[in-house]
Amino acid sequence: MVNPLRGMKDTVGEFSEKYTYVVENCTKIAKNYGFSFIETPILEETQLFKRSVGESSDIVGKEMYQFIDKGQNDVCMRPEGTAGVVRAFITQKYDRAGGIKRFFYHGPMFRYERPQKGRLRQFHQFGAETFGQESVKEDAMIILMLKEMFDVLGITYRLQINSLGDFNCMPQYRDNLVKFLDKTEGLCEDCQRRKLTNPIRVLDCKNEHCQSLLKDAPMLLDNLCSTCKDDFEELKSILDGFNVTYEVDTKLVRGLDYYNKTAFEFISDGIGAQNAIAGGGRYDKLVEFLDGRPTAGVGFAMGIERLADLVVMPETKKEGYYIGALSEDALKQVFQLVVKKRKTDAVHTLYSAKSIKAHLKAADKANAKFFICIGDDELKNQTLVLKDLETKEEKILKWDEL
RNA sequence: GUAGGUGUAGCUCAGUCGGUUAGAGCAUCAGGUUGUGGUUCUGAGGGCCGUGGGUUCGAUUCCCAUCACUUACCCCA
Repeated sequence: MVNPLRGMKDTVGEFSEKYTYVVENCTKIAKNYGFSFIETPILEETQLFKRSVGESSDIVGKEMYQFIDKGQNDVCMRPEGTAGVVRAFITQKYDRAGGIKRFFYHGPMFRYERPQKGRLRQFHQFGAETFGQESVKEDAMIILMLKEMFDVLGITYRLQINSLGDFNCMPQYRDNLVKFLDKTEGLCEDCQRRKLTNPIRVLDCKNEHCQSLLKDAPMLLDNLCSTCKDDFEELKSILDGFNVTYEVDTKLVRGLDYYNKTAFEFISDGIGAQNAIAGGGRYDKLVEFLDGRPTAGVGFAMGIERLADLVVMPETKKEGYYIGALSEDALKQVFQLVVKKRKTDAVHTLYSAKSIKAHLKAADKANAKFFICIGDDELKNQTLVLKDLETKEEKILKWDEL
């Protein structure tokens, strides 16, 4: 027997129901917010992710599904969605065209990690990206859109927000932080490394000892320039205006290198240790990092598997038809009716003649709302009895009236 | 990569203090006298008890290894 690879799952059964439910609902909402569907390749040049996600990130450092293909190209299964969308944005020369573009996407992402609850090697994200909109109102709009998605899906969450500053205030803050870290003894090995590669990420080190050392570290939010500060205030006031509750977490940094200004995460309790259900933020420098014209960007991604553990599905209703034959002679007519009715409705049937009781049982199992059986009487009169399996009402119709 | 937990029927799990034909519920299939269902009743099929080795007269049970799954660390969706 051939088993699926570690950390890879088939989308079937209950998860399949939830997956399509999440994607359908989020698609509808994203379209209402002005986003249009984009699909980018799963395979990209490794370089794309190194340059966008960042060499210092764990994703690039140790989690990439990377290999050399038959043409000796260094390629990689996408570990996240933003890089590919930004690449496509530049490929299409939308950066030169100017204006505002909004895209949403969904599909598989790949990270070579140890699987656990809420974490797979192949997992699925739904995400959206806005290009060319510098206003923090877009950041707020994206958060409001996510709130609406979670509300529709019946998912409760905690929202954490932060501002990482921009190219004016961030470098200065980073220098201050590095100076502080240089004076600090006893940081863990990872933090020693982060200090050199991406010092900001020391802030969200999970090591308790490191956290205690960071108590007096300079804080991001205290060092924002006036633009960043104003934007962050505006973001908060918009969220307040829509009664969105949030926590400001000045140590929220996120694991990808490309973020600036707004960063946010939606957290859910009760799905295990992997509690981030969605995350995102602003990445105003990413387009030019990837050789495009300077273009602002904001976006988010959410993990569909993690959402699926939380979705409240609507009750399944009886739906569609069941058409069965009571005799061999009736099978042909049943076929006719089934194919005709399937132009408009879901129809279940059996290919063999059964007792009416057996058909009713089968119809219940198929969760059909309407029931039709064709036997000798019906063949003679060219009629059928249409039974509503919920109300138990029956009425007699001509075949062509169905 | 590290640590813990678990591998018995399609699924969820009992069980064997080592001893003849390994159990249940659900699911599947077939019936319950020939045209009215769901939460009825009867029956049937379905298991190299994860794999390899060791101890033993005898292992699904004990021991070791291995593989798989799972949870957690790191990090993230």
